[in-house]
Amino acid sequence: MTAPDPVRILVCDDHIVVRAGLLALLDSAPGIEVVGEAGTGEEALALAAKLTPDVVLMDLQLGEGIDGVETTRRLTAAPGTTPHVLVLTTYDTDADITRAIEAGATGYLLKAERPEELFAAIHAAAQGRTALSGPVASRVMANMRSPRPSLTDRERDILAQLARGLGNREIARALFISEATVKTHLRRIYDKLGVDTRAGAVAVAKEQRLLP
Amino acid sequence: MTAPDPVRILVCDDHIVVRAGLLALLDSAPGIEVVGEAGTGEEALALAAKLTPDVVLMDLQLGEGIDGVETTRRLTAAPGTTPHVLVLTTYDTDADITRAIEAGATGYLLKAERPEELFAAIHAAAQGRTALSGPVASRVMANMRSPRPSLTDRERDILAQLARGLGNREIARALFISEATVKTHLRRIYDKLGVDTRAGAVAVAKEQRLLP
DNA sequence: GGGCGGGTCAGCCGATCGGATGACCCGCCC
DNA sequence: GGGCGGGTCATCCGATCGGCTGACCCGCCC
Repeated sequence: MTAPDPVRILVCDDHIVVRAGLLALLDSAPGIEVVGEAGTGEEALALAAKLTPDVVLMDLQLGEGIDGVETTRRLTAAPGTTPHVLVLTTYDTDADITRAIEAGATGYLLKAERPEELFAAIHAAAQGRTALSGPVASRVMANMRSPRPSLTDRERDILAQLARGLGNREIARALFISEATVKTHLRRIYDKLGVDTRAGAVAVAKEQRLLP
Repeated sequence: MTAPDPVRILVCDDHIVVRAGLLALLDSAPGIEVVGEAGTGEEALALAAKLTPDVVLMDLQLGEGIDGVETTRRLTAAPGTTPHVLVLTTYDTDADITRAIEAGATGYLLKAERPEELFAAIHAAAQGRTALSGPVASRVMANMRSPRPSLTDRERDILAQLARGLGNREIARALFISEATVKTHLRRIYDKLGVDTRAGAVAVAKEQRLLP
């Protein structure tokens, strides 16, 4: 019998140890071939264009340069045949998951995942099928049941200044708006995040990775 | 010529991918033998007692159970022959480094480190010599030049309540102290963190991983 | 052409915060 | 036995915040 073509993988992670781990794990997996590895988003884009992998295993946190989300966006938005991006990262934060999916990721796995799950997810991703880690899937479902209101761009602007410890007047000046407007935005931010103080808002924002 | 005894390693990391990566990397390294792997701090303690490794490669972030710092503390505080703990983690935050060293870690490496550095650090650790990643060493030096005042236990208590968005009166009640005392602590926290608002304090605290 | 989400602005007011200053107690170490 | 760090408490006051209510504009979509 003829073996089917293996799934061709490009690995993108800034940690050498993790890349080595993936290479070691995937080498032993049937029907999977690692064709390249990248340590930055820029490298991944260049290699993907040259190697045309079926699937890109992508970490969201990439030390320097563009991050995993942006890399994913560019990979999936490129003209011609685009790879399926399977996000493999450490955190199962709502904001991260949402941003990755919006950027065009086909799946979202956690690094703590068992190897068999990883292999299955890769094969699923190769066919364009969605694959989510257990905890991630749960979180997505929970979000659909009680949708977390997402902050608007402007609200994130306010939040960013807030996290710098600025007062309302200072935030107003920094963003060229009136203090009244700042307070209005803050009110809505409090509502959305379920808090009622600035300190609480910053805590939740950092927790949910809503800030750079 | 007789080969020297290899350095016996115990790997502790909650991410299977990372453990696989370390195993793969270390397998190819001369004079290093991985004798066991653990996914939690509890496992690491049990295995270390049984296997008496020369060096424990320890991640600081360990999903469930006790964290890497506490595991390190118990490993190095145990009676009898204790392994040298070499921390291998993702972040080079001041607080993490300090806590790890205080807990008895022999070295502190980043996962992005090159394999040769890793090997060298392991051999150094086996002999009880300190090994630090470049960025970590720089940070330690910088801290010695301009020492970052560390928060006291009580100040961390206050900070934790602050991050919950509590007001001074609520913090006072939560900790069974007077509001005046809360304000005194806050004042010192602001001074130490270099901020002058509660929102700023929470932001810095989260940034520096001073809070759980 | 009306509804709606997002952004902007206003005034009012009580509650809270942040700044400054000074004080007491306790455990520890030289 | 004195100094010192850490924790506790107090008073005073101006500045700021948070809650409330209401409003206008614009772009978009049905």
